[in-house]
Amino acid sequence: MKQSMSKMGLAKTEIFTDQQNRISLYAKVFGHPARVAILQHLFKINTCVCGDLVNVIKLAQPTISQHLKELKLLGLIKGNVEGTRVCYCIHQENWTSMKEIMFQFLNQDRTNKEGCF
Amino acid sequence: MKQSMSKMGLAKTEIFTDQQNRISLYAKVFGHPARVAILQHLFKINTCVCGDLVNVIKLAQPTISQHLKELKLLGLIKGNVEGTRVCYCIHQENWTSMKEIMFQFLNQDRTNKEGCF
DNA sequence: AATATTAATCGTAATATTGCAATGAAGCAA
DNA sequence: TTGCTTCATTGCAATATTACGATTAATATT
Repeated sequence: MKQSMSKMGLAKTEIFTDQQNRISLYAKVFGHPARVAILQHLFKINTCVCGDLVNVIKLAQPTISQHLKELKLLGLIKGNVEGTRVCYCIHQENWTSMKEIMFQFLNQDRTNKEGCF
Repeated sequence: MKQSMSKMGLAKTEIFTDQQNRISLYAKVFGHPARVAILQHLFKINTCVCGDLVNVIKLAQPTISQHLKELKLLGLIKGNVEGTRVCYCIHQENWTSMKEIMFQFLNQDRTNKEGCF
């Protein structure tokens, strides 16, 4: 039987739990070194930076802007317009709730420590 | 000036630190709900499972096999051939070292709690 | 040997991601 | 106003990812 031929190349999120999908969504946004670097820089330079990220990270301005958009979409950062500049910073509350979800996943442990070999 | 026109669509890993690239590689593998589900099942059913994953997760056998391959490539799981079956389980040591790297990233905190707004 | 079972691999289709040049929008400065 | 700065958006090119049917390889079973 043929596949539905409409959603190829797309993750079948409907067959997974909300928790599994949430974990993978957070993980996915961390799945690019530029976004990791952006977040690390925002943690380091607490006071919100923006155009600076383009200087710190050697990627073109539209590329940085796009990564920032994805981080904002997931709620991990906030952006504040200040004149012609936009000042970004970590969204502390959302970062904390994200951590809880990820920790629960990463801290899983096997009840029986016997491996398969 | 034009881009090099050879590596379009590829992450520019060379401009990031090893740590940033490592974090993103681990995150990327968690960036699909099927792999999250596989890992959760391996933690739950300690004794290695394999073809069972195809029944538990509603994806075709080649798809599961492909996801297992990626998890194995990163060293997060081990596969043991037992006759016609292959028995998978969590690679405890590597899982632990992965956790350390991810925890360091997720546990970052701002020195100054003042947000940008 | 012949068949069945299990899982990996190959090939392919469709969508997603990455990156940037060009452009647009909004505020500031002269 | 005219320009300048800063950032977002658009459009596009190239690669990556996801999923599965078909096939292959290896071992069991009969």
